[in-house]
Amino acid sequence: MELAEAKQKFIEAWGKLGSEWGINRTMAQVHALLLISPEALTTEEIMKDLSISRGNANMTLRDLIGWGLVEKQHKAGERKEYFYADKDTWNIARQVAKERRKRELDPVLKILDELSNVKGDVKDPEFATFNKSVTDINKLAKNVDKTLDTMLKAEESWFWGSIFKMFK
Amino acid sequence: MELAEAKQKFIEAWGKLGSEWGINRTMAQVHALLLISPEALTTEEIMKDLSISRGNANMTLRDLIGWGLVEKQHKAGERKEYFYADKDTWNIARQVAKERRKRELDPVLKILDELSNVKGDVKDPEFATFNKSVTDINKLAKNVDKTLDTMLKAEESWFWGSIFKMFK
DNA sequence: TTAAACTTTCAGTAATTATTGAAAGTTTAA
DNA sequence: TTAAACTTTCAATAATTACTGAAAGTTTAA
Repeated sequence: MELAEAKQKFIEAWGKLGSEWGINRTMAQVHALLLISPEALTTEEIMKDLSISRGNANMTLRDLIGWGLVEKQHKAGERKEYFYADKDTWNIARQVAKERRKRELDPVLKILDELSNVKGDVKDPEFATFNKSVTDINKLAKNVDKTLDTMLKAEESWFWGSIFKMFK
Repeated sequence: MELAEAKQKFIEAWGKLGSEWGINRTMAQVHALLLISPEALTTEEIMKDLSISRGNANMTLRDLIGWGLVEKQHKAGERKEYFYADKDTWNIARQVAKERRKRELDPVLKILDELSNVKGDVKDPEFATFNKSVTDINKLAKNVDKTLDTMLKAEESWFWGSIFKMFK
């Protein structure tokens, strides 16, 4: 396979995976493009490579910066802004985990805590079932939360080392 | 908070979380409704409770069955079909992990393996960066895959016990 | 200053995804 | 059989989400 074709495939696959996980496809594709670019790229280059408009490129890049995955760079003597993606896969995974936890898991945990505290008649099957499901999901979510917390602080090799030692 | 209100909140929260993670909001809501219902429900009841059409209810329930989260039940002497959701949170988590792995992770792993094997000139920064990113992501994805594999086979208490022992 | 080079915004539009509802299909029991 | 009770399908439509492109905004250097 040619490098050019392989790049294309990678960008497509990353975009597809992103969209399946609730991440805008274009955003995932821009990220993919930057991940395989040794040099920082300009808005112009990204627009051209992915055939997207200036507005789209601008907003997508801003989002990627908001996710902590991309940074702006400036080159001496140039007006243009350059965009560069962190290439460290473990950093990327942690960054995504961190943001999604903050944006999605935390709010849900808050609601689940509230709902776990709703009082009712344990003899009422309606209440009993509600209470059990909510409480159980809350426990699971808290476990996930704690695990993410550890992951966020961990070194990659230590993390996987421990995981696989545990599973041996 | 009233039980009725709490139920409503739970259904909303579950729907929102689902949609943020690439799962159709209605499907997540139907699942939520069934999770807090002690008894199996009919299509009719689900339509009414969530104000959705018959077609939508039917397709959504079929999807939920496809995900292994809901089962059809029949009551003696009745024509109607009843739908019942597994209430075991750990089963649910495993089932979702299993399906998403099959549907999304596996195909991506296949592509990453292919792309990891693309040959090129290591002196070419374009190739070197592509190769490093793809190889690193492939390694991470494989670790996730192995971990899921263990999780799918594990008992809940053992799983979290090991996780938290490891993080101590 | 000012005008060229560049970035940001956002109303309008396009593309995608989800939903409806009525018709077609199926099953059951009399 | 047949007709009532129920389920499934899917074309049409609605709702949501993403994208465009041109105008407005900003920065820089002469």
